Amino acid sequence: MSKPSSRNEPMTIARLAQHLGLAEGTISRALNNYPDIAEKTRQRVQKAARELGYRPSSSARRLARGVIETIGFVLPTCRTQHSDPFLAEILNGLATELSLHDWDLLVTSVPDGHDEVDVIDRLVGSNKVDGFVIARTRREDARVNYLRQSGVPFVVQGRTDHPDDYSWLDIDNEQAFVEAVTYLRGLGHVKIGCLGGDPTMNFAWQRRSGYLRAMAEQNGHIGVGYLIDGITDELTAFRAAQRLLAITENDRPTALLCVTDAVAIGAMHALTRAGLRVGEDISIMGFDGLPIGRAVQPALTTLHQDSYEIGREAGRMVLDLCTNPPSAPKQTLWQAKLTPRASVNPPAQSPAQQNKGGF
Amino acid sequence: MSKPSSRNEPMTIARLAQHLGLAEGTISRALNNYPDIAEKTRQRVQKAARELGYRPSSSARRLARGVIETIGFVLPTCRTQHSDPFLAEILNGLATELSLHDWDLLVTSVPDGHDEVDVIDRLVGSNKVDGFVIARTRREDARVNYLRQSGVPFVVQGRTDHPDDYSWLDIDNEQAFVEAVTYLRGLGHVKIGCLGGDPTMNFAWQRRSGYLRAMAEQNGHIGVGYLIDGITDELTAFRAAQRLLAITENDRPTALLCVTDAVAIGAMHALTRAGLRVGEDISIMGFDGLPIGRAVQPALTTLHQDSYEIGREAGRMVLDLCTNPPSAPKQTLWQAKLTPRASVNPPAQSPAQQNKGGF
DNA sequence: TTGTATGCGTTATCAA
DNA sequence: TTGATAACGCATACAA
Repeated sequence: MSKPSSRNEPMTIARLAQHLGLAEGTISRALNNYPDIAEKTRQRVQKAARELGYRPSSSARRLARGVIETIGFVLPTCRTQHSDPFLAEILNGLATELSLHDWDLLVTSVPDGHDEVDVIDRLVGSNKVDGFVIARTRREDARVNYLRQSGVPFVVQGRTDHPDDYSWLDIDNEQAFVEAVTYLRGLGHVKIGCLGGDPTMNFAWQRRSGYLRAMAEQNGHIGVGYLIDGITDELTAFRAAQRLLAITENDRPTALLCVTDAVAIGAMHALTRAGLRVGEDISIMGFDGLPIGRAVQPALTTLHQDSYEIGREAGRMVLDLCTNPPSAPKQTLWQAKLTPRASVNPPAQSPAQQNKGGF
Repeated sequence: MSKPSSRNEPMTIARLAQHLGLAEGTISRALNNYPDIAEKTRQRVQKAARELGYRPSSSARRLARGVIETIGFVLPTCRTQHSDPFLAEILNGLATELSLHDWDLLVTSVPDGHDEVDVIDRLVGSNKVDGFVIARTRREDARVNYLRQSGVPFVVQGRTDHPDDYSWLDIDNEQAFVEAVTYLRGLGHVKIGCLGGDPTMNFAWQRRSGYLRAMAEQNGHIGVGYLIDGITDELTAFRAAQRLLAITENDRPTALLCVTDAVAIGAMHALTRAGLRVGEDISIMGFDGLPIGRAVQPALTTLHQDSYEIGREAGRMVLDLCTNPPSAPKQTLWQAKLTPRASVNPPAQSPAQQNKGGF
């Protein structure tokens, strides 16, 4: 297909030079569009290169120029919970952005028993990458700490608890949950529960903070057992929701804020099983905007984030860091988009529905 | 952290040689455990290398040895449908296996408007990878066709319609759906429907074939509208299932085989919405073994596959191909594991339950 | 405008 | 057992 890059005798600059009767240096400069090459020669060289299927050896080029044009990405090490629905999207966006600039993406995992930081350190030390992208950030994150003192350009998707002196981009998780509470309060909900995620994960902690802050500011009621942490998937969500439903009907939340869509769906099933109607007896709200949210019954109100675009922006940022090293840390906060659907409605017999005018 | 790999003055073999008063070649051979180095020298060199934080430059090593020790992986180009739940798992397994052998994984996407084959061709041509892994195979797959004639070692996760002369590993999709039908027939179901996937995708086509073959062999009944193709996610599944439910109750399937768990869950919601009970009025069966299948209500009967292990095996295979190039194509077929749960039961008022003895 | 020479950091081939 | 020396393929400073 395409060019005759015959694998037995790979075309090199030396061969091209010989073929054209020019010096190797000339070929190299012609191909790289140096200004000191005659237009006619450039044409001739580039034409020959094309026809003979010349492809520069990236190893040689990297060695000569000292730039790898490769970004490293460490797969989040979470074999316990199943696949992160974002990972593929982020990876796709990141790879796309890099590929548009002819950079590569080197993906590694952390085998059981190996240390995350060592994996990064090896990649950096053996000159395999120029920069790094980190995802699924924890509040206290060894990877970030290592990279911070290593001098390697890197971008973090998410933030740690001390996010001042490095580049990151993140969804404004706290603000998103503030908006969620505001929305629910506006509909008349007072008793609002929350299924929070792993509190060592930054995104989960921030959503939880947003919930607590907004509930305090807006006089929501957080009863005993309303906030359950450590919910990471459908199954734990299912069980946690069952615990919530064990609260007597009068004291039970009328709305439930869930740290992710997956958690929301697990909760929905718990309600269904208990004979309750989602969106009528109890409203449920998720976070992510997964497509499944539109197929469940009722459709899931959620806070939508575009992880493909997040991946692309991470790519842009890390490329910028690698090509203009002395730039100041760039920090970008994106807003999640509240997407109302049928799983959230005003509370069943809420007095707030009737006389809500007087605050 | 770890070694003092000071980024300003990277440690090289030349520096080590100078430091130890040895020749560069000696250092190199000592570090690579050549047999012609005195044990004492080897120790001394390796100790110094460790202490001074020496890391071989992979670019230089690759250039000198002509081996890249890197495998390429092209992300499936499907921005329309959301993330493949397997991708992250497969990637994880693949990266893990490679990393255990000190190989790297280069991941690229196919930006909009670019050609999939070109992307692969560039990676191969510019010497960035030694081999390739392909996933989400189509029945007629340009990537496979290209790689087949390129001479580059590659492994396909899945198969094309003509899978004879290359290495692949795959779930036995056809057999899995034969087992599914057998299981349903054994419970007494006769009218069995099927929500099939994209028929240009190999896995979907083979599952569909298994369904058709088993239904024919086991005297199942495929009524008009029982088989719906092109169902790829929860939302299309939801709508397709609604079409199925439009069939009059007597002619309607009593069981529904779904090409994936996601599709099954979409179908479940359609039933719920229509006021039908999953597993009682209509049984539903999926394929994948996603964790959500245990959290939905009722829990989803499914055919389970372990995509992490699939990724690891793909890694083993491609490493084998790259290091022992003249080996014959290796082809591995794995069986999916039928996992009975509550979403499948004998049909409601099936006469087959009573007198099933006579075939 | 082009040619020459040198370097990038390793590995590999010879001598010694 | 070790030390020179030459690749590997490309980029670049300098000379012509």
